[in-house]
Order: sequence, then structure tokens, then C-alpha cells
Amino acid sequence: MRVQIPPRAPTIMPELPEVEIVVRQLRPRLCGRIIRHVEVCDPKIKLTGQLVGDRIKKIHRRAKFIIFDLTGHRHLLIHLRMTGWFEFVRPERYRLAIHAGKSAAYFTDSRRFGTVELLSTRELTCKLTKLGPEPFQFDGHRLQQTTRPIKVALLDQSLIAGIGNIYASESLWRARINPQRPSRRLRPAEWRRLQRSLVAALRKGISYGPRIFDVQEFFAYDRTGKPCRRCRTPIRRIVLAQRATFFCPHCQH
DNA sequence: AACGTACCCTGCCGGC
DNA sequence: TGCCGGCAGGGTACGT
Repeated sequence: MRVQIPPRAPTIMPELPEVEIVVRQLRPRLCGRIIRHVEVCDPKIKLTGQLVGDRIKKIHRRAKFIIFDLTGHRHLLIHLRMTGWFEFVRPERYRLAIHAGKSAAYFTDSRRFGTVELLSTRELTCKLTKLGPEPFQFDGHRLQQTTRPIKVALLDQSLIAGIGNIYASESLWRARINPQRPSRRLRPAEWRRLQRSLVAALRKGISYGPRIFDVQEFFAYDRTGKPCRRCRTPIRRIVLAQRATFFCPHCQH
């Protein structure tokens, strides 16, 4: 009998929905608890300042950032970048562990691109003000200023915050908009479609919960040559601003 | 101002 | 079979 080859783990690339899912997992375990112990296993993570004894007052998300509000006007600002994730059962490898109350959260991140910083409220505010609005508070105003391709504009965190490579291609497929279209050239009806598509794609992602990487199916992303789920035309892959971009050449205009 | 590019890092994949 | 080079990718810093 042939040995079943386990399906290859899909590339984990946390964007807004994945970060929201992580935040929702962190909250019930750590929120309101006192930090008992912190393990910093990776010298790349520099946490100046003692965290033990602090209470985690609030855990929230802004774009793709995870924020722990601590006592004393201090905040942990975490970005998962490409491979970051939180586990709650001790994994083989992890870069950081936060033990609070009876729980522990383990920060795993094979490529070590993720960042963890301890900031004052002032420093945190400074960092976050550079971000554009959340996609749920969609405001096409800034996006309409630029001549760059709409796909590239969607990735610019100062114009709209939280969209990454996957959801950019997915939402444009849903809205039937060609990713190469100059952002400025989109018509009002297309902006409305894009807004609805973004929200729908993100909400769908969030709804999968922690199993998102096992169950998520894409319409365009990573489907080069495969038939479009609307019209069967092969999905095309192009590169825009050094990023792989996937779209249906037939139904996205 | 607006846009392009190098860089960080590791796992994976294709070619030899 | 195994090695190795190339690539992917978010965000930032820097160049044009």
C-alpha cells in the first residue's frame, strides 16, 4: 500500500484575517492576566524592560499589528510578517513565550521576520498614525489619488491598512477588476464593488478561525493556469511591484 | 511627492 | 540521491 503523502502545509502569510484570528485566540487566554514569565529564545528579539508582574489589560489588532496594552502605559507591538503565529501548546521551536495566569502563548516564526517591540503609548501612537484606515472603514479617497496599479495601491499600508498579497488578488478577482488598472481610473461603481469584495474576502477569512490554513480556498491567488471559478479561463500570474499577482484575464477588466 | 529597489531570513523547489 | 542556487514575501529604509 502506498504511503499517503501529507498535504503540504500552505504558505502561511498572515494578513488582517489571520491576525484577527490570532488576537481572538490570545484574548481568552491572556487578557486580564498578570505576566508571570517571559522566555526570549531568539537574540533578534530585544525586549528592553521588565514585563513580569505587568497586567495584560487589552489585546487588540490594528491592520496586521497585534497590540498588548500593559499596565504603566506600555504596549507590546507584534507583527507576524510572513511566518509568524501563536501556539498555545509548547511547540518544538519558538522565538518567544509569554506566560500569564495559567496560560502561555508561544510565538513561532520560522523565517524570523516577525517583530516584537515594547513601546510607550507615545511611541505606539507614532507608529500607528502612519497607517491608512482599516478596510472595514473603507475610504477610497487616498487610493483614488494615485496612478499606481490598483493592486499595488492596495498593498500600500499608508493608503489602506491590513491588505496583503493574498487578499489583494482575491478581492480584485471578486470585484472583477484587473489588478493593473491605474487606481485613479476606477469608476465609482468599481470602488463600491471593490469595497464590498474586500470586506467579504476579509470576513470570510476571519470566519474560518484557527483552521484557516487548512480549509481556505482561493479564487485567484496561487492558481496559475487553473480554471477561473467563474469562467474557466486559466488564471494568469504577472508581477507587479515585485509581487506575484493572480487574476482572470477574461473576467477582470 | 511618488515610485522603485535592497534588505532581512529560512524553507522549499527545481536543476544538475 | 544529494547538493546548491534561486525564489518568495511584509514592511522599512533609502535612492531616484
